[in-house]
Amino acid sequence: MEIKPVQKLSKLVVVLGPTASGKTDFSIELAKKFNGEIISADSRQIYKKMNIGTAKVRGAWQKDKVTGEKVFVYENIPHHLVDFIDPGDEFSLAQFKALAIARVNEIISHGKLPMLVGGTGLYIQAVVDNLLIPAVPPNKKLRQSLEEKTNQELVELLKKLDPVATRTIDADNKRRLIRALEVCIWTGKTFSGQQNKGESLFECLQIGLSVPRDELNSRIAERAEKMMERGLLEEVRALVKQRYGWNLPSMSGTGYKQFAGYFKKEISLENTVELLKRDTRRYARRQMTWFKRDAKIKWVDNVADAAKLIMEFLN
RNA sequence: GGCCUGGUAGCCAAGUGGCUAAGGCGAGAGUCUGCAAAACUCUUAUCGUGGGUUCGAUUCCCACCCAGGCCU
Repeated sequence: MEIKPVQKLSKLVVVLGPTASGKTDFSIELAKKFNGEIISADSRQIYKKMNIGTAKVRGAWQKDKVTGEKVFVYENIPHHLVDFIDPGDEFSLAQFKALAIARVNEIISHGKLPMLVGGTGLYIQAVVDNLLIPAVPPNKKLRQSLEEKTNQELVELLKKLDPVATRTIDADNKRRLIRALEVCIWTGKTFSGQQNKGESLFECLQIGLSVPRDELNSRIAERAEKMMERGLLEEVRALVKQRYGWNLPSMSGTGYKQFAGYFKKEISLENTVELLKRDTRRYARRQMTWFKRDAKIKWVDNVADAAKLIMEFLN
């Protein structure tokens, strides 16, 4: 029997939680305490020109004294994978995973503690569980032609190519059906058979920042008002002027898509803000649904407890 | 005291003499591997109370209670 040498995995701290839970301040405090650098796991803060609506840290690009590379810095803490994609460009899970892993390794090589911080559950899972994502890039032509079919037709097709996938993908979820078909057609293998996990890349400590639902809701409301005070309307107007369309991934996120009706003169600004609050609440709920599945997450409600966990984890 | 209008889920609200009483909000549960702050699924009412008419009433009639409005 062959005994594999037990390789010590590098340690990665993950801080997650629903939107508006206070992850930003929380993680910065921890980063300061543990000499950490933050890698954002947030599918919206990646975009440039989208600062207020994504609640991006108000940092700035600086040249790193040592490496000479440009880094986004806030409160003296480097924030990676933030503010680097044009809102008109596409970005994907696979790209995120690759970039995030690279950053973790870099940070470790500098002798600092990598901290993956964010609320995009799938992004976090991709890194933590090393999801092996089918290497099938989006195929626009194929997607377009599939788009024309009805959901029923797509389901029928998928039943032939990958009956197992039919069980987990909702028959009404066109986007998912198309992706599954795309993978099947491109690889000639089933989509469901390619959803695997690799061996762990890092030893991870996942800390969840828990906030009671009521409190979270009032924080969400407050935050929406603050965003408006900081000029969210102007930020969105600027994006619209630059011809970023409402159906772009960047523009279809909470904080932006709610303004579509306003700019089409269909609803008032007041109602827009209400929509923003509502959709943010719903989003937070969905995030919690996602996080609940992962029993490895250790939930805390204050920095001291989190620090304790990290201390134990690092020893 | 009289007249009018209305009483449908936690809230707003449609509707019909008879298939399982729209929809929205709120709430809850869930799915999730290259758009994930996205996309999608499910749950949440015997129609104010008591009678009557009818094969059958949430819908028609009567009484009562409640709310709002008007009148004296």
